[in-house]
Amino acid sequence: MAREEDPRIARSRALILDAAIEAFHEFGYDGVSVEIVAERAGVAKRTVYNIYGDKEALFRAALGRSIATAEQFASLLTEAIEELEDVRLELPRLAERLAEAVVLGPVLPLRRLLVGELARFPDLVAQYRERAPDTVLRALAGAFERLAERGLLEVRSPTLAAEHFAFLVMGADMDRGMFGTRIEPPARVRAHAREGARVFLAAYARR
Amino acid sequence: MAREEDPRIARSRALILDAAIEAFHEFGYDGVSVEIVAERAGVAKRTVYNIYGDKEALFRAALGRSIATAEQFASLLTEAIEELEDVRLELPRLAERLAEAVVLGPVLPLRRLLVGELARFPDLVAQYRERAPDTVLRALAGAFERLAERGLLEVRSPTLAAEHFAFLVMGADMDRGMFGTRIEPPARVRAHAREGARVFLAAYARR
DNA sequence: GCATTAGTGCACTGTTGGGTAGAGTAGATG
DNA sequence: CATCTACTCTACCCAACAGTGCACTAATGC
Repeated sequence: MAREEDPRIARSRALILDAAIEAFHEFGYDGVSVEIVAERAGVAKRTVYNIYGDKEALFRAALGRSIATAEQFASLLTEAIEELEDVRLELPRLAERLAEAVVLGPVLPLRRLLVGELARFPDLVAQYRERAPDTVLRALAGAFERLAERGLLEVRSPTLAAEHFAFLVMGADMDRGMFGTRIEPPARVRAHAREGARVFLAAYARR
Repeated sequence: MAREEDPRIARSRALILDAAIEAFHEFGYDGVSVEIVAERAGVAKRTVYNIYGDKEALFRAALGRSIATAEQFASLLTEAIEELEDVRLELPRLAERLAEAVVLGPVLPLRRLLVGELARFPDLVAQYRERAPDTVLRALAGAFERLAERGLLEVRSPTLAAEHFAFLVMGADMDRGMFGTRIEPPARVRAHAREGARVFLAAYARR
């Protein structure tokens, strides 16, 4: 029972998954044939079916990995959020990191794909939201509540404050990124993030 | 040359277009067959081809109409924006109208569809952005600049202020709406909009 | 080295869907 | 009323693609 997996399977599985992620992100579920994935993976079509069963399972495996990647980004952010102390000093940098992770990282293509397949795979969309953006928003809300109790911020609703922060910081760039493949210049994204943090503080910091 | 169009054509064209809009919004480009559209329109498949030529043209016609609808919403908003005078009094109501139009109106389904077909129809996406959200953002930026000159607001970059306003007011609800078909309760959307406007004023209004 | 197991190539099935053909019908126009 | 012209129905072609079967080869691991 404790047998190692045949390295041939592991190798094929990995090759196929990488090819599938890339292809699905680029062309969507319907835009990709299993044969194309096999070709890109350098593997026979039959092998794809042997390992993943059918196209839907392959898609779910690919998205599972993409979502896990997004989740990792999210958990790095939540760590940083939970360590927030001096809000005036640290918030701009945190904003930059948030915007970088979402707008410049691999998150945007995933979000585009999920929106496109919402009708077919609503459960995957729900899973993504729970595992990535919602954890970040919860962490932000927790941090803001804590900082409000310390008298550093003036917060009516921590949840709402978290949303305001996130969308001030990267709302516009995220939206542009959803509706265009043209990448926003990183320096601009960071500048927008800092400006967003500044505005957030202007509204929420105790005078 | 100045001949009236045969009413049979006009009728069929309208029936088909309505059915196409509904179907494409629900299932996306690949999810809809021309035969289904014909069926829903109560028309023969052949008639669809006679009038619209091919599936892509049908899709473009349907989206053209959806985009025009969004554009109308946008131009109602720009009118209201250009009449802005007393910002403290009028901004919350404007925020409500903006959020209603985008989150509760027919805009969200269009946005979902556009994101899903971005790879296939980038020109339509660009057209939508130009005709709907960008005009609103430009109007907001213009209004904020004007109000800043009158000393009512403190604005570094009118463009950025416009984005901050828009995303404070409806960023979170718009995002939720993109990733789920479950409709947000209208009262909540309006409340979020007012809160967003309040935060915007807290950051941008001259003390 | 030898049995096992995975991978390959290729031909094949079945289905879906875009698009067409053509003959017949019904409604518009004059 | 007569003539167009659009609409309908059924049947069809063709391409793409999900998924399978099978005989053959090659890597694995004992």
